[in-house]
Amino acid sequence: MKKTKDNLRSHCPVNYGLEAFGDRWALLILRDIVFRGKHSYGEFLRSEEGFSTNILASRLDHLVETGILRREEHETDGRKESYWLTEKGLDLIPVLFEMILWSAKYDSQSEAKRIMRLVELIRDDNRSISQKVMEQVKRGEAIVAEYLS
Amino acid sequence: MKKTKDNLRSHCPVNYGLEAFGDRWALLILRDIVFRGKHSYGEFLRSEEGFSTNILASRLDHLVETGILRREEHETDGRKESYWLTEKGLDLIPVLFEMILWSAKYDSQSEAKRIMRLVELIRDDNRSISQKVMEQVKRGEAIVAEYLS
DNA sequence: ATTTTCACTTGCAAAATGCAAGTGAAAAGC
DNA sequence: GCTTTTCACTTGCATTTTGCAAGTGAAAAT
Repeated sequence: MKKTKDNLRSHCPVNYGLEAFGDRWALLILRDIVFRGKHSYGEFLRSEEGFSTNILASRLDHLVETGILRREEHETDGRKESYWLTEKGLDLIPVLFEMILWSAKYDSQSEAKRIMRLVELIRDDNRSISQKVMEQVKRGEAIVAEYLS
Repeated sequence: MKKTKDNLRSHCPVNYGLEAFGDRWALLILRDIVFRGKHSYGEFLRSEEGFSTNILASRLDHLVETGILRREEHETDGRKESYWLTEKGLDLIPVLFEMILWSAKYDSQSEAKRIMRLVELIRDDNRSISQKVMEQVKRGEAIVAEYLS
């Protein structure tokens, strides 16, 4: 299909989001960073959903290009690069959380059952729990452990 | 990659959502129903992002299978079928809204600027505006007009 | 009775994905 | 310091998904 000069199908806000992170992998990377404190290519690769190496590389590139992730050299290990959420990426946390709420409701086998305390906090006030989590993630903390019941 | 017996990569709530609506088209169909009151194949086809006919058909099938849409015979026109959001589909409205909020913030050319009243309502309290919109959509109303400024 | 509308399907080309096997540079081990 | 291992990718190729254009069959409109 025809695209606007900036290579988007449209500037509809729903479409803008889809073009940035609307594929099968982007939000899994986000999840790994937020919930598991992962930051490197190798760590993402070990996710249970099984990235293939080239796809992971291309998704990371895309997320860096769209300004959701920032690539940094690892402080001590020169082979590694690490990936961090930018402000734009951190602001996806409320979207991620709203999605978790939906899945928790409709997937009877959801692993969300293991973090019901967090699910209830989201239901009660997504905005403020997201804000809190954004601060933690900024500091490089993984959040899943503290909500495991 | 290997999948669980129910054909999901995992029961991580993020992944569950991605498998249900994590592609470039599903949420555009949702948008067309919610904002524009569309309900038929032909109406979806006319969206500015340009579905191809076979992809639209396969997405609609998938959304019906996953229980997000319900297919109904058109009351008067026997050629048409119409598509309606189920409860499960209506519950995606808060996700859609959270996404709109994000795009409104980061796309400088966002068409969300045309519905800033709604954007502010979402920012202020996504849960209650979503609830209200869910009721309207259930009745088959398109919501965009009333928020155009 | 014929034409138009509608919701798709089919066939094929092009793009994206997935797998297995590299590659090159830095770190670790000896 | 020489070799091996680890790490972050890339490359080549098969498979799957997407996209375009051209049908098809049934119901509605003329």
